[in-house]
Amino acid sequence: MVTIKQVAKEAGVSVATVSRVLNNNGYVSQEALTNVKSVIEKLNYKPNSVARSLYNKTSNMIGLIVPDITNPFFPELARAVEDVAMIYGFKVVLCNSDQEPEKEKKYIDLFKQQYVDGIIMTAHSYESEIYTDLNIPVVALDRIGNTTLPAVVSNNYTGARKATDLLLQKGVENIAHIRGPRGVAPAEDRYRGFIDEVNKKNADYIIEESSFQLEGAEKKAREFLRAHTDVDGIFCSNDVIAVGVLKEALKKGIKVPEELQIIGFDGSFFGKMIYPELTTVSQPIYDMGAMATRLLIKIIEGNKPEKIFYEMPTTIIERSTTRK
Amino acid sequence: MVTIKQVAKEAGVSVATVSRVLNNNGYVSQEALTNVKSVIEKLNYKPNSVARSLYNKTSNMIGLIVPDITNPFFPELARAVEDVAMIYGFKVVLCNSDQEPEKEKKYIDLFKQQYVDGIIMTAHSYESEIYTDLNIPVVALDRIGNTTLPAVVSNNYTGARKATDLLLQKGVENIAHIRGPRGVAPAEDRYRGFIDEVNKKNADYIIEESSFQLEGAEKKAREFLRAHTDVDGIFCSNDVIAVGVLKEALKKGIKVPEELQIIGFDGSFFGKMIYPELTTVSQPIYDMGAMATRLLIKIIEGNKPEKIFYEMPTTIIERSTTRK
DNA sequence: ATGAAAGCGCTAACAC
DNA sequence: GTGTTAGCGCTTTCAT
Repeated sequence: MVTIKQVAKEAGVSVATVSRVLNNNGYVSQEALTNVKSVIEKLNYKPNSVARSLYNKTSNMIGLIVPDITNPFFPELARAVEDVAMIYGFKVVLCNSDQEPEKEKKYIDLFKQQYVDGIIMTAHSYESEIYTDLNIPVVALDRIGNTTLPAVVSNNYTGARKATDLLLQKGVENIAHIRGPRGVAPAEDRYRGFIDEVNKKNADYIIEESSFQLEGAEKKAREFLRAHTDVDGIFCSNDVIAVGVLKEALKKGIKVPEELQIIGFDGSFFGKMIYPELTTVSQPIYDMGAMATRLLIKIIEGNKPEKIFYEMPTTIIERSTTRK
Repeated sequence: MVTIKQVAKEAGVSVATVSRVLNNNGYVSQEALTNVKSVIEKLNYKPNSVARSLYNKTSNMIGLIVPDITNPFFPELARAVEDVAMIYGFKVVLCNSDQEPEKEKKYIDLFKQQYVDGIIMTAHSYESEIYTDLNIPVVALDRIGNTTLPAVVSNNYTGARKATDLLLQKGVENIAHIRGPRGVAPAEDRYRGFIDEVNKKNADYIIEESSFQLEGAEKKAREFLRAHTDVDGIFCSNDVIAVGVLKEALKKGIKVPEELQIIGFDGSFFGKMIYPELTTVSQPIYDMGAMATRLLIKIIEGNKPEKIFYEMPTTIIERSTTRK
């Protein structure tokens, strides 16, 4: 690897001058400038970012932690984060915590040691202390705990109410909600939304709980449909669960949406790749990722953001698992 | 951040001694050892890995580049890589190249500058030179070009022949293959497998080409089904395409598998979450990721691997998009 | 068994 | 304008 020293030598100047042209600050004569630049070109010199980090304590990297990379929601979010980060000259390193607080902590340590400039957490477990004495800007995305961290979420509560209302409007008589895991903020908010709406309408209901992951959801769906044959409308806490329910329903010969109406939550591409296409509460996934990234970068760059908490609107996408 | 100096001071020893206990090499007296250890504990000292990297030129990190994080195949692969890497004490940083050679190069530069210990490439574009003068161990996974890099792939060619054969066995009379993008190795191999098998059987066939991604696949499926109403069996180059075809077929009221049989390739979870469940050529995704990681680590640690090229077996999983 | 000191590649204060 | 040099936090040789 070619170093700044070699460039300096080849160009007949000192390392300081080379450093100046690299960071273009300080005084450099026109000729030194062009000279050094051509040497850099010639030797294909790239400044060593580890050395830079050691001195600067920054890295131009953003750390992104997701809880489950196999849930389509998160890759879509990650794409947005990457896009925006890249525009501002940041690289993003993506880590998968697998919902294990252990791994989450491990990656946070990694980030800290790598001097990442900021962290976006879409992960599971939140013990505020971990973040507050971190001394690195952190933005929470989607899953926020009871922290005071800057955060970007969608309006889970309202979305859930709308979904529940829709089902009821469409003539569902025995409604159910398959909620997500306890302690996961969006799952809780959606649950509350469901409950409030159903109570307002004085409707009876059934609650079941499922993981947000494929296998868990599929299994739970199977059990649920076996146990509750009279349910004719289900609001699922995310698209993964909804897809699982849909599949199991079709497998059992239940007609969707004639006999059973299903609505999911997320609006990930998943719901569009199946038949019938899934009716769902759509979150502005890309915007959420983009917003969180811009917010983070703003904080990194020392600007005070006007707002520290963004709640993005959800919209119902009526596709084919609910009646016309 | 607490540094080695502070630890040394607090423990009343020199930094050299602290360093020795950290790396447990060199002579350290029992009492110095326990003393330093307790101070480390007390101050919650974590060695700065950037500084370490600068000296050691290693980082205990493995870089993983995937071409498309929204294709379920790659997250599944990534999971395996992470699992195995973690066992051996490596962290993995995952980067999404979006199939853009530009980004790929960018991330490789990043890796190089971060002193990653090794790289796993499942990405798209291969210009050998990039890798050969990289001076970092690289293993190609799934998508190999015409390189001499150590590689782990599945037997795409044989898998494709088996898939084609199955379709023909099941009574398909007008067979088609929707191949993946040109220049992508697995797509090419699967294409060759299809062609050879179909020629061997003297069957007529239709070839169409699609991207490996959702939107592209869905659109292509729609066009294809409109244009070729007589086709009664399709071998799709990956599961994403197959899912797209299935969905469009159902949407048009085509009965699967009665009127149209479909077989995919990959064996990602995608195919199990739909109804009817997808018949597919299953790759040992987890094993592939695990194998590639072990191979890479072996090379990193300076051991000569017995083999440098692994071709993993594929198996047909007959589910419900082909006849019984 | 332990410490002093050089050096990994870079930046920035300070001198000229 | 440009060069010298200290120092970022760590590891390792070389003395002792």
